[in-house]
Amino acid sequence: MIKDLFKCDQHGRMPGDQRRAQILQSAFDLFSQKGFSGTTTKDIARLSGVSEAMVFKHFSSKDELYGAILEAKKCSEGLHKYPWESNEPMLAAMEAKDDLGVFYHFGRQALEKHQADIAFMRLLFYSALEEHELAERFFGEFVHEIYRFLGGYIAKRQADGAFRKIDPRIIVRSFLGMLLHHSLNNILWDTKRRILDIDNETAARSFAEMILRGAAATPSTTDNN
Amino acid sequence: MIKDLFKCDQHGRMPGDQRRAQILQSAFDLFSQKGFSGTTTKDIARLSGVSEAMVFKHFSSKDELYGAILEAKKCSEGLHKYPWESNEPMLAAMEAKDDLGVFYHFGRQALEKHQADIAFMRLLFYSALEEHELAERFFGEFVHEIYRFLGGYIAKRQADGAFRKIDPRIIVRSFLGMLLHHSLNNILWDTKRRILDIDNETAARSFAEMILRGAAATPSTTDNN
DNA sequence: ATCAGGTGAGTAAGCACTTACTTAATGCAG
DNA sequence: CTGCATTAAGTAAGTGCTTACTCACCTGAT
Repeated sequence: MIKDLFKCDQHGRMPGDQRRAQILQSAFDLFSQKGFSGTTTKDIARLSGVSEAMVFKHFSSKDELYGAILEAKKCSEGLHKYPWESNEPMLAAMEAKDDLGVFYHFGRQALEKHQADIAFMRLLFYSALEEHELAERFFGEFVHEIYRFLGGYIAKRQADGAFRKIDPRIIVRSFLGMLLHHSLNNILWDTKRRILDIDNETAARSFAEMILRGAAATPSTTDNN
Repeated sequence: MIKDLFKCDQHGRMPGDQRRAQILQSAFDLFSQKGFSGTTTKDIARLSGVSEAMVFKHFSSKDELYGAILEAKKCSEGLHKYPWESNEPMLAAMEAKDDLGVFYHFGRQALEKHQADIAFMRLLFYSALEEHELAERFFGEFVHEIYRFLGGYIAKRQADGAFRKIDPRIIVRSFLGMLLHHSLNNILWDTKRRILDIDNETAARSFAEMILRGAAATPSTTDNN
């Protein structure tokens, strides 16, 4: 019998916090696959390789378990890292007022992140539909900050006369729409890429060009290579 | 006690097919609010004002009830009607090669439809996450047809030299992304319109302008009023 | 009298969650 | 190193309740 396979089905004893983390991971996987009410505590226990009682030794209720996922995810990679943090190319492009570079590197990082964390995206969608607090907090903090940041840059470039004078938030919404809708297609609706199969680099470049021409004041042809 | 309130809680007898339709409507409302596994057959019965047994007299199982919703919705308004059917202004704009008009009227109709049928949109999302067949069929037929139609128009206008020579599907994806993402914000994430509060007319016009400038070959300023 | 519309009171399985208990690692005094 | 108390990791077998679904039985209009 194989032990220590990946993470599940470890029959032996395990330090408390390690098992706790494992249960958390199992719950995350299942909630993101089947939603909150579609997942049973028995499923979570089975995937963790322990009895149901252990789940309730670590988390007092199914609800608390859900809440703990959010905390764990928030403190780990992803959530607290905005698409411009540790995105040197984008920050450099902002410095240089290279608008195409800004949008391209922002979009590229976003698409890459979506693709790398499909389970989290699904969880986010479930929580939005099920009206758990995760969604509200995420969109109230994270998304709001994105609008502030990107919108701020656009406003500055409008002052420079580089962009048309329309509500920057509409430009942000358009651009995020392209990115998120594209990821949604790949994750949810057209996982086989039957309608459109392009890599993240092509997508980010196309969307960046589109939004830039769409929002630019001077009808520049943005002839970068 | 109030009887005959809206549609629910009708205590008296009712013709079979009428009651059936009512149960269907209750199930639709509840599934779209709480998802398939989040809704109980008891809830459905209560909302319909009948006993649970009646639900199973009309539908042999909860699954079949879900399936019947799809059939009913498909045959009724909405699903089989593409955003260009009974959209004379858009068809006229196509005839006149008024690109801005085409995108504007398409977008406007789409946004209006999303807003009018929030419950259906939610159901569609739930079914995409839960991987019921509804989502697959919808996106396989409806969405595919939209790409064909809009993409076809764009290809024709590219031949005219009006649009840049990029994959028309990327333009369609960008445009649908703006529209759907905007609706998603309004329906799911920012129902209070705290980030951006614009009416459908403004949104459709902004998105249409954006996509047109983004995709146009000649950097025209599209000075329509 | 018929029969479609409608029900109360089930059933077996499944649910979140608990209790009473066993097992294995870790000290630490002699 | 032994022997034993302590404690954390773990479970089998429940608890009461809910679930999807059934069945024997009404009821009232034609």
